[in-house]
Amino acid sequence: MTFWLFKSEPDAWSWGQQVARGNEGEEWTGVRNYQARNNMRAMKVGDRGFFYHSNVGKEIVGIVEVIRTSAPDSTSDDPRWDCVVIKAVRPVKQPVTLDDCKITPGLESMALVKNTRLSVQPVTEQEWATVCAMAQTAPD
DNA sequence: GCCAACGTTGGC
DNA sequence: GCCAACGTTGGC
Repeated sequence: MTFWLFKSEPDAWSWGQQVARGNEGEEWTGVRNYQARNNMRAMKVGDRGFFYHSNVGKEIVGIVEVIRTSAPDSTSDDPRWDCVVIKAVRPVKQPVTLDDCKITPGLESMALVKNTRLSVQPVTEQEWATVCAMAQTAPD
């Protein structure tokens, strides 16, 4: 299992909307960046990820699961772009903010901190465990 | 709303 | 294949 982090501006697509989609999940469309796309291509069904609110909140608010591997992005005519489908698993008990991550030992090399503009990021197992503990949420 | 960081595009 | 111009993201 590999861990990831998905960014979304809550004004465009929020955790609440993601939850409302239930087990159907939501196609993670709109990614137009190779690194982010390549990360999605590396995902397997069952992989877990954090759901992060950028701009507004700037915090990790929930845990999601990949339920379909990468396939053509229905919102693009360009065959270069594809995306996975994710569903909400559960909210975190205690949202973990960007500021929290910045000051927490062990998280200083998180992509969220170091590569702020990457919208779909890998998360290491250690980072996953650390953030889950901060979020008072089980890591599985 | 500003702007720094970064990615992409296209002319040469 | 370099690099200037441009566009976008996202923190502040």
